[in-house]
Amino acid sequence: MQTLPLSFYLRTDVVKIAKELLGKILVTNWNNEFTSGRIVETEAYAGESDKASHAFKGRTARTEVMFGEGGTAYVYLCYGIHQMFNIVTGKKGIPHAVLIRAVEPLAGIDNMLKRMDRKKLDESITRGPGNVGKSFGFHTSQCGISLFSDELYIADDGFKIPRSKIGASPRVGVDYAGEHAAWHYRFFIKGNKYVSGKNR
DNA sequence: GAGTAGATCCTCT
DNA sequence: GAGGATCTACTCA
Repeated sequence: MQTLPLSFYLRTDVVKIAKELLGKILVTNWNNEFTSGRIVETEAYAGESDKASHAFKGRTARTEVMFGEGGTAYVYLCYGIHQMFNIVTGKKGIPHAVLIRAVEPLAGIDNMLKRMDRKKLDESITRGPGNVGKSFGFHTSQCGISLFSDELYIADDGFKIPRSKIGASPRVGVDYAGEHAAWHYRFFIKGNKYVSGKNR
């Protein structure tokens, strides 16, 4: 198991990064409450050229983190309820990001259940970006922190996904983005029960 | 099983 | 002051 190097995040091809993040392991360890899971669904947001991205409207206090160097976390509150976790990629000044939409729980499931106020494990616990954010304990106050700390990192355990198992589809919930909503920027592992939506 | 409404709060206009 | 990168529960069939 190896933490992904900074060079992984600094590449400019955010779509490729989103695809390669499938199968990697997301680890959080806030206050020694360890949780980890395998990433099974992602979405690419190509910064300034992408209407669906927050950064498209321009640089604001909220999106400032996305304009920074890759390898940091962008956490955003949606609909007043859901904390969404994004990985900032690209070089400084390029506001590319990858949204983690679903993971498969590996360790620290007790902590996830506690955060979700659930009693037993089922596939809904980390399915969908809002649930990932909650079960992994993300909060908007963690916006901008590094992915190379003891509290938060992405690791590679050598798990490989055959190309035939990777699916692509239009992104979810971004109909307002016009023709950009049709771009196939969502990637997922086919057949994995933790992937959100119907076309698994 | 499918479709719809309500929750809920931070950010930008 | 409006709306959003969503989820859940409830209704109806």
